[in-house]
Order: sequence, then structure tokens, then C-alpha cells
Amino acid sequence: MKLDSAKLKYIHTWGSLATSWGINKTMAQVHALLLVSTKPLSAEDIMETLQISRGNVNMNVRALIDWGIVNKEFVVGERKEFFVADKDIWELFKQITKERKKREIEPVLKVLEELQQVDDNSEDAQQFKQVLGDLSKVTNTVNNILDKAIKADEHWLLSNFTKAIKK
Amino acid sequence: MKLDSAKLKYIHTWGSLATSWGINKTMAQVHALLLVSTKPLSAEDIMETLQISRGNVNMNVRALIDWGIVNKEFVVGERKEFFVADKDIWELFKQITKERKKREIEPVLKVLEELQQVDDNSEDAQQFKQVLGDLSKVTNTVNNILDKAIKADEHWLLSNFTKAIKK
DNA sequence: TTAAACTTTCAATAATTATTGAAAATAAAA
DNA sequence: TTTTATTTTCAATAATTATTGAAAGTTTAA
Repeated sequence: MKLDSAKLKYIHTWGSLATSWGINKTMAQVHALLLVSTKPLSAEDIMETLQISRGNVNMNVRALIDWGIVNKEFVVGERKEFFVADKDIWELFKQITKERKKREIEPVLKVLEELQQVDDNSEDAQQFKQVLGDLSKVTNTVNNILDKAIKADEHWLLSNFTKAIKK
Repeated sequence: MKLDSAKLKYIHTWGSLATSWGINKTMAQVHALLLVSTKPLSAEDIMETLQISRGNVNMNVRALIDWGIVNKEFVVGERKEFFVADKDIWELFKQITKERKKREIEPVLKVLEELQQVDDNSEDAQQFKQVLGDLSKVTNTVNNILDKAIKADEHWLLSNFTKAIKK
């Protein structure tokens, strides 16, 4: 396969996978494009390669910066903004994990806790609280593991995890 | 808060959270309803509680059965089907993990591997392969950890993980 | 068999989410 | 200043995804 077609395939594959994770397709594609680019890209570059509008580029690049996985870069002699993606993939994984944890796991925990406050002692309520409690417990476990992963170093994490986990 | 309103709040909260994870809202609500129900529910019961159509109930209940987190149940003297959700939340977590891993992580690994076959040795191609390799490595790490989690027992996993992870 | 009870399918439609593009806002240069 | 380059916003629109509901299919009972 030729390099450019491989890059495009990668960009488009990433985009469709993102959809199943509830992430905007274009956002994923813009990120993928920046990730495999050897030089900083301008809004125009992105518009042209992905065939999308200026507004769309702007919105999605801002979102990526917001997620902490893309940065602005100044190019000498150029007035417009250029963008680069952090090339450290482990760092990328940690950033995404951190962001999704904050946006999606923490609010769950909050609601679960709030719902525990049912003032009812029927058998039915007991069962409901039991379910809520179990959900909290598992969610907390996952949350803690993610916390550790965010702080950990890749190799250290993997080797320790494997050590702990293997029979 | 009253029990029924707490249950409804739980069901609706779960539904909107599901959306951000790329899971159909109704599917999540049906599951939540079955999870907090003390008895098996029929399609009619679900239609009525969630105010959705028969076709919608059917599609989503099938999907939940497909994910392995809901089961059919026969009720004596009744001809129609009833449904129950597995109440073991850790089991639920494992099932969901298993399913998403299969649907979303494994295909990524396959594509990444395929893309490595670029027959080009330019510096640019080297960098591209480097990115692909790094993505594979991190994705594989996550995949392995999930594999272990799926097989593990909750308490054992948590305690071992914590042990390994803490300084 | 036939009829009744129930489940499934899927084209039509509704609801949601993403994208465009042009106008408004902002920043740099003349 | 004023002009020009660039970025941002957001109402209108397009694209996608979910839902309905009625017809077709299936299963059980009479």
C-alpha cells in the first residue's frame, strides 16, 4: 500500500471507530490527521485534506485542544495558527482516559450516591438500594483503576499489572 | 425521594449517560428498568413504563440478550415472554467489557496491523509506522488488561491491583 | 387443521446530531 | 486610525440514528 493511501485509510478508520465510542467522527479524523502529519497544519490544510468546512475545523480543533491532546503552534513568518498533535501515544491514552473519567464516570457516581437517599424501607426499596450500592462499588473500582493508570508509567503499569494478575 | 421516582430518575439518568458512550438510550433504559425490577417484565410492561413502541422494545430487548446481560424467563400460566436482567453487577461489568472489547478494540488492532504493511522507507513512512506501532502497543496493553479483568474475580482483582499499583 | 396470542420485521417518519457558510468578532499590518 | 487577514459563532440545513406501527411471521391452543 502507498503511504498516502495508508494514512487516509488510517484517518477514516479512526473516524468510524470513534463513532461507536460516542466521539464525533470529524474530531477523531482531525486528530488522526495531525497525529500522522510530520509538520504543523493550518485550518486550510485540514479543510482541504478532510474536505470539510472552516467552521467544522474550528469547532473540532478547539474540542481537541480542550481535551488536551492537540496544541497550537506558531510558524515563523506565518500569521495564521497551526496545530500539532502530541505524538506520545501513552500520554494520549492517559489524557483521553482522564477526560472521559471526568465527563462520564464521575457524574455517574454522583447520581448513584444521590439516589441512595430513598426514604423507604420496603423490601423493594432494599433491593433497589442494593443494586445502586453494587453499581457504585463496581464504578468506584473502575474509577480507582483508571486513576492509577492515569498516574502510572506505561511499562511500569503493564509489568506490575501482569505480575499481580497472572496465576 | 419516593422509591418510584428514584427508580425513574435512575432509569432516565442511565439512558442519557449511555448516549455519551455510544449506546442506544432506550437500550440502556430497558436494561435499567429490568435491573431495578423485582419481577420479570413482559414487552407490554416495558412499553407502558417507558412509553415506547412494541417494535422498539423488541429490538432493544434482543440487543440486550445478544450482549448477554438480559435473559428470557418463563412465567407459569403465561404464554408471552418475560425478561429479567442479571442482578450481579460485576458480572454485568464483565459482560459489557467483553462485548465492547470484541466490537471495538479487536477490530482496531486488526486495522493497525494491516496498515503496518506500507512498502515505503521514506522518513515520513518511518514516522507513520512509529505512530502505528505505538498505537498498537497501547491498544494491546489495554486489551490485555481487559482480558484479565474479564476473567478475574472482583475482590481478588481489586485487592491485587491495588497492591501492585500502590507505591 | 384454524384461530388466537404473541413476536418480528422494516419502510416510513421523527428526533437527534453534525456540518455548512456567511456574517460578526478579533487581531495584526499598513 | 483603516485595511486586511484570520478566527469564531450560530442559524439553517444536511446527515445520521432511533422509533413507530402495521403487516408478516411464528407459535400455541382449541
